[in-house]
Amino acid sequence: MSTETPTPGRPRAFDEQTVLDRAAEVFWRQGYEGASLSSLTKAMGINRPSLYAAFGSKEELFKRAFDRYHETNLANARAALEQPTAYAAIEVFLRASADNLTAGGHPAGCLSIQGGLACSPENARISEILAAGRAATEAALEERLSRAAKEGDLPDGMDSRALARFVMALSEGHAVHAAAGASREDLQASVDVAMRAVAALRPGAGG
Amino acid sequence: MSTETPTPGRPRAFDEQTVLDRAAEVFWRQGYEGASLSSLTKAMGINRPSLYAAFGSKEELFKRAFDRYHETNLANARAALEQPTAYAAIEVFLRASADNLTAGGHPAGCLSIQGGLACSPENARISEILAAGRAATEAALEERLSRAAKEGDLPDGMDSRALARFVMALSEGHAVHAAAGASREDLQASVDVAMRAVAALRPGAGG
DNA sequence: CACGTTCTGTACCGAGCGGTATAGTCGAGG
DNA sequence: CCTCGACTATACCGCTCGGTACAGAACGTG
Repeated sequence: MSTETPTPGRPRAFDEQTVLDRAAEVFWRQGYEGASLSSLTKAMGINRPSLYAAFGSKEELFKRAFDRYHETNLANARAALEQPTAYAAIEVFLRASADNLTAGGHPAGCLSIQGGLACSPENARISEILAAGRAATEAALEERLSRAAKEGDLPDGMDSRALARFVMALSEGHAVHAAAGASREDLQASVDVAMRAVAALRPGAGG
Repeated sequence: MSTETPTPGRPRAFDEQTVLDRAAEVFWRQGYEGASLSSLTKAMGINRPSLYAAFGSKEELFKRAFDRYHETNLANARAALEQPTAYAAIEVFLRASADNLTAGGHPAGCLSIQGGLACSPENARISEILAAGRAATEAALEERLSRAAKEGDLPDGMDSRALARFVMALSEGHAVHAAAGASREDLQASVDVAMRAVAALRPGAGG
């Protein structure tokens, strides 16, 4: 990142990253199709032509905003997975996820799901982009658990892909709950149950 | 239900339940806000004024369609829960759910989630209606598991509300996966993992 | 301080939205 | 068989949608 690009002409009155975060919040709260240009520009604090000059279209704006959101989320997930055992990695992943889903400073739940699970045919790309983001997170999980399997840190015959899918699905379900108003404690209690159950998957346990 | 209501005037050219099912499919595939009146009437095979005469508004149409969908789903869930043990009830619930989420004859996934997790403020009621539907299913689960707890069919100290939330969240996550194209086998493999883990919650096990 | 360039703000575009007025159609009762 | 009443079909309503033309404002450069 160069600190100072020599731009001719009038400089921008807004910070691109800042307005992208504001846009992400609107998409998050209202979904892609529920987020009108008016509500977006209002929340971003810029006018329509500025938005189009900077981002090109509503869809491109969404992609940019989601990319930013997703990179952060994926980094958080990878960080959570840096635990010495598969059990600990799963627990930290689920607990951090539950915290994030109900944290202040942004809407409840998860943009990857609220953004637009189902869209009209002309916006089908949006659903695909979100699905690809979720798949990337699941792939990171699987990678970690696959390593655990090689290290003997999972029971023999354990399908690490299926285990990753199980953990990811639980986290997505928590996102659905969070979007409907579930509290941090609600979700953590569900994680308690999950971990009590997942303990059976430790290599030592009689799984 | 009276079999024959003596209606004066011209009789309807469509069956109400049939067109409600068609409408549900469109909402399911495209979400409430992504489902336009044009796509709805086209799929339902009726004209706009017929739709409005019969159902009043797009929102009322959605409520009627969703009620029908939800009643069936809830009945299926209750039937699945009629198993002698909590473990079996959870397994049948999750397996039937995974089957339904990927069954032919209707869109993949679950209307309760795809219909509109996040909507624009003027359609916020839609999200609430869907959330209430999901909560009803979770309540049925909890009721069954709470009974199991009383029967000594769950480990002491097991929080049946949290367990119900855990099972429901997993099922919702499977719905998200199904909406993105996961296969029946993908979901059943996740259920395999879940059941292997949940076995630890059997009263006999050292949970 | 005039210039070229880029941004900002207003005002607007065609299209599609959810919803409806109106006229014609069809079946039942007198 | 005629009339009444609810249904169907066309054509339309005001409104908001995503997107843009254009004029003015603000910066770096000569």
